[in-house]
Amino acid sequence: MQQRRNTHQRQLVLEAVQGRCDHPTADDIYLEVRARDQRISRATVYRNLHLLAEDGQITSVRVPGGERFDRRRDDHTHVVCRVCGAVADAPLPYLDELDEDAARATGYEVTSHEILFEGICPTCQKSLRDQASDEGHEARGA
Amino acid sequence: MQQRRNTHQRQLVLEAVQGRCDHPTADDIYLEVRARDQRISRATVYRNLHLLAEDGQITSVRVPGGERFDRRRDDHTHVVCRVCGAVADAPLPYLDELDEDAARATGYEVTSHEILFEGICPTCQKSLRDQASDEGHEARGA
DNA sequence: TTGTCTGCAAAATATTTGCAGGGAA
DNA sequence: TTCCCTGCAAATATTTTGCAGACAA
Repeated sequence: MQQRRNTHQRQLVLEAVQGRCDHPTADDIYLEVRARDQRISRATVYRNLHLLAEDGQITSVRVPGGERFDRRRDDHTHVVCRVCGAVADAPLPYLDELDEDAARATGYEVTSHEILFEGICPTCQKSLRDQASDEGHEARGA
Repeated sequence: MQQRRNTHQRQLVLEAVQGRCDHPTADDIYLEVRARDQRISRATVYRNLHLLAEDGQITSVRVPGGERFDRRRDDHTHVVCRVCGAVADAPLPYLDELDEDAARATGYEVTSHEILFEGICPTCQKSLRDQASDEGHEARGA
């Protein structure tokens, strides 16, 4: 890890990520930090998010639509809702043997993997059910 | 699948993706198609890539740095090189049971997953070795 | 004829960078 | 004092969208 200075801004960014259990975007964090200190710029938030991720103090999660951040530091997987984009942790064990299999199959030197599940979150499941039932009423009414 | 018209442009985009075994970006395809027909616009290429992916004629692969496209249509995983960004297929079997595990653990209705391995491709492994040995020479020389 | 598709240009996003001054160590 | 870090603004990079005309069916 490179020489890092412990700045007020970096501290705020770290606290903002650690304070959330959803998986915020860089901009979510910017807004949060911004509410605490009006003078912090977007560039600083982006820079610090990446520095913190590089140092392993937070984790960067790549999902369709962009990058999210995670206060958890242990290896785990994620599920993303294909309706609303919500991201949740999926506490499955890390499968070391997959890395070996992939290395054997590709010739790459494999250091890690990420598993991203896609599906529909409980909230959207409910909305879809309600919507379907509304449409049912309309169809019968019309 | 929605009503689709079989346009010249769409055909060119499809052929461009199918003609490559690396995993091109949207812009790679644009350049390729462009070489065959000077009048095709970027917007058309982007639109068609997404339509083709939606229809399942090609696959969209999300990796750090953006979206890539894949001529393969079957479920499989990918490895991305963290040095040069090259993407390769990792022919591992699809693990259905993971989806069930994730659904149980999260309450999401899980429809699929994607596994992305990270590592270093054979070419970059070699470059790094050569570079290391060069530095060794310099160090000894200096 | 109908309605999808296209090219163009502008717009919308998302993220990064140059730079001069500021502040942690 | 050193040099990493910051805010600002401009620059990038990537993808999307409005629109009028083109063309497949």
